[in-house]
Amino acid sequence: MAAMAKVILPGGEAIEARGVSFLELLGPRAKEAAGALWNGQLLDLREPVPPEGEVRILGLRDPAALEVLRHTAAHVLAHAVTRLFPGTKLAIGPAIADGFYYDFLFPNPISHEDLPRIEEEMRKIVAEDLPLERVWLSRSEAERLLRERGEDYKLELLGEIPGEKISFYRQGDFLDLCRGPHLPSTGLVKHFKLLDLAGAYWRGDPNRDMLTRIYGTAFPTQEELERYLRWREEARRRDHRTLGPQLDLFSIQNDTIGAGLVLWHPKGARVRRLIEDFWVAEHYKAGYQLVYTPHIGRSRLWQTSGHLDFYRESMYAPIAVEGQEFFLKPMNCPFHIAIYKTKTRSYRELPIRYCELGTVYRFERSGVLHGLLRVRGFTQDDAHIICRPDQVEEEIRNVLRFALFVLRSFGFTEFTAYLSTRPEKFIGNPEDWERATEALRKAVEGEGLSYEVKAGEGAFYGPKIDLEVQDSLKRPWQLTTVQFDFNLPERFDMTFIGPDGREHRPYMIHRALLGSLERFFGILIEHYGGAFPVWLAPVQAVVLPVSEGDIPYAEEVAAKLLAEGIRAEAWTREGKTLRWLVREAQIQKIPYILVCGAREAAEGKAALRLRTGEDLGPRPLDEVIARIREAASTRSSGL
RNA sequence: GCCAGUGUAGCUCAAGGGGUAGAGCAUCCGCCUUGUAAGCGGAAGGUUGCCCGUUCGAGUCGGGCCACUGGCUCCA
Repeated sequence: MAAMAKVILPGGEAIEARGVSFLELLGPRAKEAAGALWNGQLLDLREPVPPEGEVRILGLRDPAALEVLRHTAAHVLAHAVTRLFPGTKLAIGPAIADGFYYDFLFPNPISHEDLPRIEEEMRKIVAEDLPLERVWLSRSEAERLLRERGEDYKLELLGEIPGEKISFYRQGDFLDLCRGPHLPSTGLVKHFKLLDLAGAYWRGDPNRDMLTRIYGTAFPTQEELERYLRWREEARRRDHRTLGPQLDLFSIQNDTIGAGLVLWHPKGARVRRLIEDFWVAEHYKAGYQLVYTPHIGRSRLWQTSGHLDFYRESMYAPIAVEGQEFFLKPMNCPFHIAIYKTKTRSYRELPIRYCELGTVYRFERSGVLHGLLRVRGFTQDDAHIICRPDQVEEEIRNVLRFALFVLRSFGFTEFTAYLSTRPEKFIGNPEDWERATEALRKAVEGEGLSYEVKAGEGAFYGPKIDLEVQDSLKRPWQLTTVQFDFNLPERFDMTFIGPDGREHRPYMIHRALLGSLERFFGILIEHYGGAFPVWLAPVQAVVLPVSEGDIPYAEEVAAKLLAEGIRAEAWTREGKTLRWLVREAQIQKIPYILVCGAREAAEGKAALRLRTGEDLGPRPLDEVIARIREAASTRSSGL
């Protein structure tokens, strides 16, 4: 009895099959199917059912089918483009996390205004419900075909495909070199949208052609597509570059100050100060010592550190003074090392943990600057831990725990860790790498974090752990980095005297928890949508008089709150109605609005309205004060 | 740095295919005395990102810079 494969349909029904293709097996049910999963491999439905084993048919709504759907959507896009813009050369068109894209070389530039036309043409192709056929060509046929059509990029790809039988997919008059899999027909790509247009280098290489990339997304249902578009809209609404000026937090003035240089306005500075105070207090508690170091240093320092050899293109030009050259610091490490080296260190002193909110300057190409998230001058929440080899494991564990505590305090609850291991080119000895990598791995596992190993992705000077958080919109941000350095201790000849009376080389660990204050602030603004939790809100409470006669009482209430350590303001501007003031306070996302009129004044109360819009009515002042202090001291996200 | 797009008042945006810039909000001045998301009227505010050029005439057309947006590349 020959072996049979067990084919499980989306509904759970199982069929034994042998010697047929999936399409034949499924018949009309193929209209609801996107592909087949066999031993973790995605199979095309046109292929024969494998001889044995278990195969799961993916329904259109199956998350694993999304990739197939989007890949087919990319083909529909390419098809539409070839119809509308003859002479366009095709490059590649894969599915990506949020959708798909296709790279083209257009004979003439196109712009955003062309997207609706292309989308319209795509809808026609979907309405035509063209079946996608898989076509196998011999290598020479494939080459001739692509050459005839002038598909230079595809020819290059062909050269890298092994084997003699080359897979193409055909839908109507459109034929594309492609490994698949694809949906059975274009009619199944119903819910899609083109989103963006951007330049992209062929094969990501800046020395090669600049292609035009069209981004789009596709979903199995209209609801999911709409949900995704709403999510994009929400992200746009929370953009820190919009909220920053609107809430008067910061500005970046390229024509007066310079690109990538941030001005922290009073309210933004207030938030930053709160972050810094928390950060410093917790670092002292955790056994760190705060240091301050200058913004510039002599060129010999950067010579020793190796920055002038390896990092110079990211550094600002030298400043010449009295025949010496100084450089703006791109990193704090050399200064911390210099503090370490001011005396002979004993093994008994270690670990030494220097921390600093150190402002550094890096020359970033203008094209990569982005609001607060990518700037040229920024303050790292930096620390360097110098320890003995036998202390490495505990130090790493403590750093990781500390990082998680700090990030959780800012309302982040989802974390992913990335462990980057030794690359091909590295310095130091493999035993040290091994020990360091294992310490990192144990620490992550000990904290129960899910992690991914990025083999060979470590810097040449040491392995590292990065922590990624997810914000309230489920977007990932890499914040914490914990990085071993086997390079700088050598270069600076850092030593400590061991119990044996001899010099030993310490381990050094770089570490930043928030990354930079500028970037972190930008992320926080988006995470909270500008509505900071009470402990971080620049203004925690605003007191609004009902009419001019209530101003004295409003000022008295605000003064009382201030005396209780609450960041409060009385808005007593003439000529503004209560309605106007309430609206303004809501827009400013101030957590507590205290309305004070004659009724409240008579009873020593304030009418409490929350940022959420909830009106709690008149409350005794003491109750309001207790409530605000409680929310602030617990760093709660609630009001 | 590269591709595409954008740059008009403090902010958000208008000005058919070239004919000496307009609105709302904010600001200032009045009036209104206000009870939970914009009360009314008036005034002031611009070398249209910068520099060249075409033209009798440029916000508008051409070139070059600068900056921003979306990406790509980069981020030891």
